[in-house]
Amino acid sequence: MPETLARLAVRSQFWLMAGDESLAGPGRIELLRTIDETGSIRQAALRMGMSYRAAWDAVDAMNRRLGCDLVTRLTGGRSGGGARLTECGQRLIAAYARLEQDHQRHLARLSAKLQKLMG
Amino acid sequence: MPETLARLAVRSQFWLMAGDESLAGPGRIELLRTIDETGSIRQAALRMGMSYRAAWDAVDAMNRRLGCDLVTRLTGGRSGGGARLTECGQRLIAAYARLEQDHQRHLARLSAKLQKLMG
DNA sequence: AAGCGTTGTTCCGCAGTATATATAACGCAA
DNA sequence: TTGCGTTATATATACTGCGGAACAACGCTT
Repeated sequence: MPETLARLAVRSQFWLMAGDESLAGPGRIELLRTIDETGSIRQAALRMGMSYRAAWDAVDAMNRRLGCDLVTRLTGGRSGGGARLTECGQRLIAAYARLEQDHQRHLARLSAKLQKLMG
Repeated sequence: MPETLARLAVRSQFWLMAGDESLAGPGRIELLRTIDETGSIRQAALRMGMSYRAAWDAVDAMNRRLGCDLVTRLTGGRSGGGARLTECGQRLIAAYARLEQDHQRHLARLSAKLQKLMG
């Protein structure tokens, strides 16, 4: 007999913008982290369940849109090559993590306010 | 000869959740406002450049997911029928506007922090 | 009784996107 | 020199969401 409203909350995510172009959101940040762990675009794509091309496109777009490379790629060599996060890339994912904490706190406040407003 | 980074900023939007289902985001809120102004789902869809079906689906989903109706629909009659926002719907768009202000302020802080972190 | 414009509902086609496949280039190691 | 696993790139294929068309129902007005 519920004449009660469904429980209300607020969901939100954020994206880093380079100028007016989207640089990275949650997915791309996770991709950067996974590339850092695996040392390979292909392995990162595999682990995240995405196609290699999608991962490569994402990395390429990020490198182009930001002024400096986030990921350096090496072709050939003993292990076939690989990819590594630059110092700039490390800073970006660190900065994102800091912002994410702020964002979570903000979200909790928004949800509380919403419930207060809607009774 | 810019070795400078592209100007960084943060973009974000939020959605109202009913339980674990998405209730409304910016687009659906604007749809509710337009329905309120035009008194018709069809006219609102037309003005917003979306298909009637998309608008109808959105209204139906919102009504089902929240405990109470946001929009009441009338079939037939002199003008063919129409749609009106309930008091519950009015409260929701009002609440969303309040949250949006908070969110904008939050976003400005996030952007400032990002620029500080990335130099 | 007929007309009108809306709500309500189904179905098909299309376009844009993502995925899969294929292939070349690379450079170190054995 | 051959093999390997990766980066890099082009092409073809599959998928999925969305729009548009089509049609019934409704109820007030004339």
